[in-house]
Amino acid sequence: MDKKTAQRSKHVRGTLNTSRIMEAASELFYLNGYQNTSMDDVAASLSVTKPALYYHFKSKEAILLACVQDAFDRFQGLMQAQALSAASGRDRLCVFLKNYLVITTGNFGISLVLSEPHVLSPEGRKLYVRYRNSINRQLMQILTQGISDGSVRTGDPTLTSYAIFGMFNWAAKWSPDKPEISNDEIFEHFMSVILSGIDGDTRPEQEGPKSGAAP
Amino acid sequence: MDKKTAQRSKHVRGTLNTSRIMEAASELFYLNGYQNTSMDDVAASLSVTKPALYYHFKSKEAILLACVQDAFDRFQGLMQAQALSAASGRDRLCVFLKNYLVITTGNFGISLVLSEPHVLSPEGRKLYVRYRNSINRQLMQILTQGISDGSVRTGDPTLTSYAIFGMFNWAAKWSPDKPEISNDEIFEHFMSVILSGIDGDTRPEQEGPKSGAAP
DNA sequence: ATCAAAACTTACCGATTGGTAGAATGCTGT
DNA sequence: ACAGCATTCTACCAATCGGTAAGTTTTGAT
Repeated sequence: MDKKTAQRSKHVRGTLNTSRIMEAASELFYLNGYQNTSMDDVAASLSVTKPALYYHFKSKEAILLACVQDAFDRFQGLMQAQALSAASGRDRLCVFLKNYLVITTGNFGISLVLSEPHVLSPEGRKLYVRYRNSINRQLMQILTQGISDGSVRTGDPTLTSYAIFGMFNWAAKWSPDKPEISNDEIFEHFMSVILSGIDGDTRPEQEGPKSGAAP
Repeated sequence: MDKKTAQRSKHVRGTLNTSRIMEAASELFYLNGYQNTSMDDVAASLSVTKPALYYHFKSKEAILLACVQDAFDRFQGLMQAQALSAASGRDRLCVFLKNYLVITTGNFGISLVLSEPHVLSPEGRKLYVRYRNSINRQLMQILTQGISDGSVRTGDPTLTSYAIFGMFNWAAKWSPDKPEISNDEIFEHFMSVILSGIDGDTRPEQEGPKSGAAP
């Protein structure tokens, strides 16, 4: 019945399939960028040759879009796993951003965040923009709800969403280079900035010892 | 004879020179991305042929780096034009970010912000990273001063600088697609988020007339 | 064992593109 | 007019890369 046939060489712990190709490709995409990663690179990292990839994917772009879709689906899965429709906008924002950070700092997530629409075909771009717009709309809706229920205080939710996405999308870019900074640290700090700001003259009751902030 | 005299932004219509090449190239870079812009594209947009560009620049990368350097120099010029060493960290932060936004949403600035180190040669990457690090250090220093003088309240200035750069660098990316949003709007809104945050439950005593009664 | 489909390889194509050689044209001072 | 340099053009190369054709090996059902 089941034959794992692990008599292959190398660290190949399985047969070639779409998942393994996506993992290898996304790893290279996030290390070197999509355009700087050739199909030969992907193939070599899997110890196969290029046409083997084309047996499983019809194009290089198809691999990228599969990664995008996978990251998007995982994100939606995380969001649905935490049904918080009754919570305040601000609390939903926290959950949303936590999930967003988890996804976008993962390997597949970088494809979802950092793909340049320029490099995609018209159809691919359409799909990509659809995913991004869906996520954008969710954040907008959360912010709008927060404004309604009073848990969020901001002017234009559109500009606010841009500011928030900027912080987190950029984090997806540098976080691979800063493994010493954990996702939890990033999340806590960014949420603090987003929620409380950094102005030192307005002092909310968050008074603490002025201990040297260990620069 | 002239090795560093390239900062004249005169748009002499008619004669080809380094400035006009940089303008045309950066326009295409920010529209289509560096890698998706061929030297033939740049040449065509100037109604010349490719070798004409290579008479003025030794490589495609040299054009990009010239744009980066120009944007950096303009930024430094703006900063020095407003000597605020006596001001509080928070006020210097405002000036810094205003100037940063002006530069990075300009044509040349996009090269300074969005260039991917992958695409650069080792020497080019070194130069690019030096410019970026210089700017990063300035923001870090401003934040640190703000923490010292009490005008800024934040934990790790490094993470805070990442958050801030994320917002603004990302803005450089989408702002060309949203011409209806002015730089002033972006600046005011982002500064509001950075300084005050968006939490509706904590009421900083910034004389806010009660907005949205709490449930 | 047999055979067909699945999975993968070798070898190649065609288009793009950064960059160059060398000829042609323009410009400037004398 | 002419020398001589500056500038731009025509024509081309070499490398890269996405993708394919066609053949070969592996797998699995019968």
